[in-house]
Amino acid sequence: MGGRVEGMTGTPRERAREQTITEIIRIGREHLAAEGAAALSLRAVARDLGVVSSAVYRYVKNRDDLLTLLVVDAYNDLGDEVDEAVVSAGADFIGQYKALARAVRGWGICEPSRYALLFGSPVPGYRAPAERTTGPGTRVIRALVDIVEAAYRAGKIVPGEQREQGALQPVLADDLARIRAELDLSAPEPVVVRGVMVWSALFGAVSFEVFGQYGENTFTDPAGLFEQHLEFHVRLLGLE
Amino acid sequence: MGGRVEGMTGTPRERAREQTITEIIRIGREHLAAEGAAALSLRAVARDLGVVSSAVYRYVKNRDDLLTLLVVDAYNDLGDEVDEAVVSAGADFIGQYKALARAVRGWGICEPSRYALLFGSPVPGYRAPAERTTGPGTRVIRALVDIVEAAYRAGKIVPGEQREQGALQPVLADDLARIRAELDLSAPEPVVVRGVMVWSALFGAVSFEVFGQYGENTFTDPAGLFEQHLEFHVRLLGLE
DNA sequence: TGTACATCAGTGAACGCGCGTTCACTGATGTAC
DNA sequence: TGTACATCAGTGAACGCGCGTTCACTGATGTAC
Repeated sequence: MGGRVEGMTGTPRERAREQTITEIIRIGREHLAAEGAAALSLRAVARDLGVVSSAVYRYVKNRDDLLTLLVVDAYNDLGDEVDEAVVSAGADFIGQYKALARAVRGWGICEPSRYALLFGSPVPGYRAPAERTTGPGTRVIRALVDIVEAAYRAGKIVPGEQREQGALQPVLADDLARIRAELDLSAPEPVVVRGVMVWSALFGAVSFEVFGQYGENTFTDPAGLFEQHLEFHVRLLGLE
Repeated sequence: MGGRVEGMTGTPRERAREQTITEIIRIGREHLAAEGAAALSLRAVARDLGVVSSAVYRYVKNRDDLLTLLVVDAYNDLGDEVDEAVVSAGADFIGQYKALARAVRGWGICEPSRYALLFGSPVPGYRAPAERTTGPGTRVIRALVDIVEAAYRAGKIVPGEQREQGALQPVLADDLARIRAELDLSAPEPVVVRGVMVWSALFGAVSFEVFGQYGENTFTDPAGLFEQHLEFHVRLLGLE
């Protein structure tokens, strides 16, 4: 969690500053959980920080800036969990994918408000600044792509049926070709596109569960249902 | 849209009342689009209605009640679109599923704030009253289940591989058996579960697009990407 | 090591704003006889 | 058809609340000489 280094770097003042910012983020997380992103208020954070409201402006430019801090913090927290899970899964690609997926689900269930901040409705009036959020925000898909790419190189992805090869829409094929080049992938377009499908299907499954879309008493064992999702994802990816 | 009948039923007073409520819902929709659910305010609605704020309480019990009206209205609007699309698709089950899915996507893109109200982050502090929202809220999944069931009865769903049959987790199998009984389905559990998978995958794909999760310039042709999703869904359902 | 100055965290008051909800009321519309 | 009463929509004031942001300020901590 957190990931912020708290070593003895910098001057005492700098360290105090770092600690205060960490504290602000911690408090912001709590308020997120209690009230949601739209109701996140600098004044409330200041109150919990034990400081007058204007003092927070020493650390945070404005309310949107605080939201950005929380977004980046959440992306990194999720990214850490996912990376760790994948590493712990060993060399088996199916196991790696399942570990990634379970990490996403586990994080989402433990941190529903932060999950909602990242993957739910956009916060009205707030636009995340791409230069600060894109990096952390692409860690999960990056990890997924890495698994698919490694599996492909290891010959562990079954090739699609013949008709699948030619079935890609031309514009989509162009996009995929560009993405392949940018990420320096050797997996061909039909394999990459399966990764995209599974990516959105995975978050669809997690969002349904975290946001309670299945209904109150429809499924008594959400974890079992999720495992079922994973079976389909693995087959869709063609992992073996 | 709307779906509220505006015939000459009831007394003039009753008709005026109906019209005012319709107007309140319309204004609420606009505010939803502009500010999001969390910022929806009775006072602002009253202003746009040209009435003093306390007057709205003649029509709506409180703020949560207004939200419920908007939730039900949105579910029904979406449900109407989906039903209409499926009916227009004719007898082909693949076409019916694609029509359903395209209707969901089209509605989500046209009405992102209402889509977010239904399928995005829960509104903090608000709980939809089940007795008013469950009916309208299950129309899409109901339509999907109907397609799957009809296709199964028509022998248009390819049976899964043998190992798939026994692969269901026991608790999940129990849930599915109960759902089958409740909905009086003849399609067996392994077919029903595919419907659930596709259901969440579909909303995952639409949410990614509506909420901008793919990133700014990743895919130049979202509609083409969505068609690709549909191909996978159709194969996952085993429709033919 | 000691002093003068600069930096910075935090204060407290203020600006102007919006919110949900209650309450006693006025005046128009509807209903029963 | 006419009158007396009931119902209901809408008013306006009030309660108590919270918000983001600015600004001139105090006093402590750090730095250069």
